[in-house]
Amino acid sequence: MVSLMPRPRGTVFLELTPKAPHPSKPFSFTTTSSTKAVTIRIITPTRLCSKLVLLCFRYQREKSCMPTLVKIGLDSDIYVGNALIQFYGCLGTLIDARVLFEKMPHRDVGSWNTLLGIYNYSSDSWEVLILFKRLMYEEIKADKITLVILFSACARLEKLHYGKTLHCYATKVGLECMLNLENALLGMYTKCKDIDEALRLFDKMGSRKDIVSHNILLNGYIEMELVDFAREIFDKIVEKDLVVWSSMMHGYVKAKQPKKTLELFKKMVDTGLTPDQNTMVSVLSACASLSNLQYGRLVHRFILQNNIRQDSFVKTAVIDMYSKCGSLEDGLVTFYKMDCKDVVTWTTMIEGLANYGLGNEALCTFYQMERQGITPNEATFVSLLAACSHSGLINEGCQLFRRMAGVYRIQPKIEHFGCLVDLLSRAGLLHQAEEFMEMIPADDKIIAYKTLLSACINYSEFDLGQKIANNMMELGPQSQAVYVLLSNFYALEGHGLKLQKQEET
DNA sequence: AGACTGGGGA
Repeated sequence: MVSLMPRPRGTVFLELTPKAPHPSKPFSFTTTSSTKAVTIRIITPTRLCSKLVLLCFRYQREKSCMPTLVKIGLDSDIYVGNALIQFYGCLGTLIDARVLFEKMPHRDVGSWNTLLGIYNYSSDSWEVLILFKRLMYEEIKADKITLVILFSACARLEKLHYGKTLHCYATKVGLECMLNLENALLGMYTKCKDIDEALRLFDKMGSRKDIVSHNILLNGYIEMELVDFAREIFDKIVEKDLVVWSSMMHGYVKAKQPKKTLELFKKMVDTGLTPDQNTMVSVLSACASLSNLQYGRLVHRFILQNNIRQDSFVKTAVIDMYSKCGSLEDGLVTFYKMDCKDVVTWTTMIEGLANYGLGNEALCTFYQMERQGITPNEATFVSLLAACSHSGLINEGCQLFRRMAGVYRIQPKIEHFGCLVDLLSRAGLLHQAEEFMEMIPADDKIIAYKTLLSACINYSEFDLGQKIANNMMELGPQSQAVYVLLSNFYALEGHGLKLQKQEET
C-alpha cells in the first residue's frame, strides 16, 4: 500500500496506491531519517494521506532530507487538499498549490489560511493581501490565524496604514486579546518602525506578554540602531532562550560591536545553553569583523565539535569569516565542499576573491555561478565591480555594468556607480569617469565626486579637479571629510600651478 | 487535522 523508499542523499520517496487500507483497520508505519525516528498511527485513508504529506513537510523543514511525493491516488477531500497545499508550498511549487486550491470543491477557512500562509512564507506578501480581498468578497469569516498571517504580510510590506485598519477589525470582532495575535501585531508595528504604537501595545498587553513579545521589541530596537535600549530589554528577560541570546548577539554585530557579541557568546555557553546555527552565524560574523583568525578557527571547531548543523547560512558565514580573517584557502575549501550554494554564498566567495586582488578568479566564479542557473543580485554586482576595480579589469567592469542593467534588470545604485568611477579613476580614465557622473542621481553624486577628486589629486589633473571641486561646492554644505579633501586638492593645485609657472619661466 | 507570532549569511 505504502512504500517508503529511502534513497541516497536523504531523499524519501512516498508512493500511495489507489487501494488504501480498510478504514476500520488501523495502519501504522515507522520511518527513520538521519536525525529522528517518527512513528505515526493512521486510522483512515484520508488521515493516512494527510499525515504522510505532513511528514514530508516536516522533513523538508528540518532539511534532513528532500521529500518527493510520487503519486497520490486517494480521493482527495478537504483535509488532504489542505495538507497538499501546504506541501506544495513548502516545496516552493506555489503554482501547484494554487491550482489545487482553485480546484477544491469545498474550501474552509483553513484552506484559505494554508494558502495565505504559503504565500507569506514565500515572501509574496502582495498576493496575501490580494487573496484576503477575495476572501472577504466570498464572505469567508477570517479567524485569528488569518489575521496573524495578514499582520505578518503587512509587516513585511511595511503597510502600516493597512495594518492599523486590520487592527481595528480585530478589535471589532473581539480577537485582539489573543497572545500570538498581539505578538504578530507588535511585530507589524516594530517592522513598520512605529515604535510609539508598539510600546503602547506592549504596555497594554500587561502580564500577557511572553518572551516572544519581549524579543520582538528587542529586535525593533536593534533595527532602529538603538542597541542600548535592546540591551535593557535583554537584561530584563529572566529566562532567556536561544532566540533572545541570538537576537542580542546579532544586535551587537549590527551595531559594529563584535567584541560584545563574543562576550555574550561566552556568557550564553556558561549558562549551559547549546547554541544553534542561528547563534553561530552571528558569532562567525563577529569574528569576521574583528579579523581574528585564531578566534574564528576556534569557533569553527566549536561548530564541528558540538555537531551544530551547518546549513548554507553557517557555511556562508564560515567562508566570509575565513576570507576576512586572511585565510582565503580555508574559505575556498569550505566553498568547494558545499553542494547547495545560493546567491549569497557565491557573492561572499566573489567578494573574498576580489579582496585578495584575484579579479580574474572572481569573474570565473561568477561565470560558474551563472552556468549553475543562480541569478545574481545587486550585492553580487557590487563584489564583481569591486573585483574589476581592484584588479584593473576595465573592459570587464564596464561590460558587467551594462549586463547588470541590460540582462538582469538591476537598477544601478550608488555602490555600483562608485565602483565604476573608482575603476575608471584608478585607471587614469578621469574624463571617462567624469562623463559617467551624469548617470548618477544627484543625491548620490557627492560620494562619486570624492572618488574622482582623489583620483585627480593622484594623477595631478588640476583642470578636471577644479571643475569637480566647483561641482561639489554647488551641491551645498558637506561633511568635514569633503572639505578636507577639497583643501587637499587646492593645496596641491596651488603647488601644481607654481610648478607649472616655474617650468614656463 | 491543518493553517499562525520572536533570532541568522554577502
